[in-house]
Amino acid sequence: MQKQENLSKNQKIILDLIEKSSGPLKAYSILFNVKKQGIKAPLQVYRALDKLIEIGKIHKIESRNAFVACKNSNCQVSKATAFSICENCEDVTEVSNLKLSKYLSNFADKSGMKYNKYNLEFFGLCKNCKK
Amino acid sequence: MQKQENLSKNQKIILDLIEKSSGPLKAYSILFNVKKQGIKAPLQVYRALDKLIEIGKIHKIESRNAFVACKNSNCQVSKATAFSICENCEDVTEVSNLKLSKYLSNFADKSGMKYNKYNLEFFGLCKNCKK
DNA sequence: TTAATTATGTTATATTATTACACAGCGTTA
DNA sequence: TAACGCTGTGTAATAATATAACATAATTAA
Repeated sequence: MQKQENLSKNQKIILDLIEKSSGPLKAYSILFNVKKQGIKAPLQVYRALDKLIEIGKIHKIESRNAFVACKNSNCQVSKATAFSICENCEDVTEVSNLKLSKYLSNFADKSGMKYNKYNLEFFGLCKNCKK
Repeated sequence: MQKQENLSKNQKIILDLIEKSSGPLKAYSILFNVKKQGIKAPLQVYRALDKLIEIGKIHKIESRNAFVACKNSNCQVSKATAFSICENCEDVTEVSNLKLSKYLSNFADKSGMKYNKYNLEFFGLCKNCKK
């Protein structure tokens, strides 16, 4: 576990929950699970999520509207993210492949666009569900 | 086998609207724009969108909950999609780069997962907004 | 021609996310 | 020391996105 001294109370509660989860969590499921800790409203959850995303502690799985803890211990911000998502069991794994991230970070096409961020989601069947 | 070349009435109306749009459209904005053509309920829109996505005529921009027409004339299904998104003007361009798509389609990591689909979203500033 | 499939229409509701407003704590600075 | 900016909190209300459930019609396949 990384240090979290700089996080606020709500941010800590929510990060802790996400880090302990075995899979992606949805915002309202997070809300349900932290009610006993005094967090009562969606906005309290979304504010903490926004901050945690901003500092790279968690990522949003866009295609699922769900949130996972960052597994790259050195990930400070979410500027280059890649995930593999099992379409059967909905398990999500963060892909950390140096070649891939270098390839994508350096990618440029003819559009003249300057990229500063990307998000990649692979879909398929995980080892277990393939059987 | 199935011809399926023929789209239904609602599907045609909605595809037509999306194809004529200069940028991504959101579901409820689509709904608003097709009310005069007799489509009255969200579900009618979402059903048409689902079908159009399935056959590769449109794509969903996951990070924006918005829909764009497919610009790859040969794109039959949405199994390998890449977009560049301007964070200022929200313009979206479909990236069609053979090297990139080959690289990603053949990508495999140690997870043992078999990928059959991916979606990549690049973020940055487009040529105009960069100035 | 019947059965299966696909699409439609409609109402209601579920799920995801934000706006708006009030206030509290904390470090800076002037 | 208070005035300020900044970040975070609490709360209510509501907006935006998406699906469930049910009934019916149109199209396709055997």
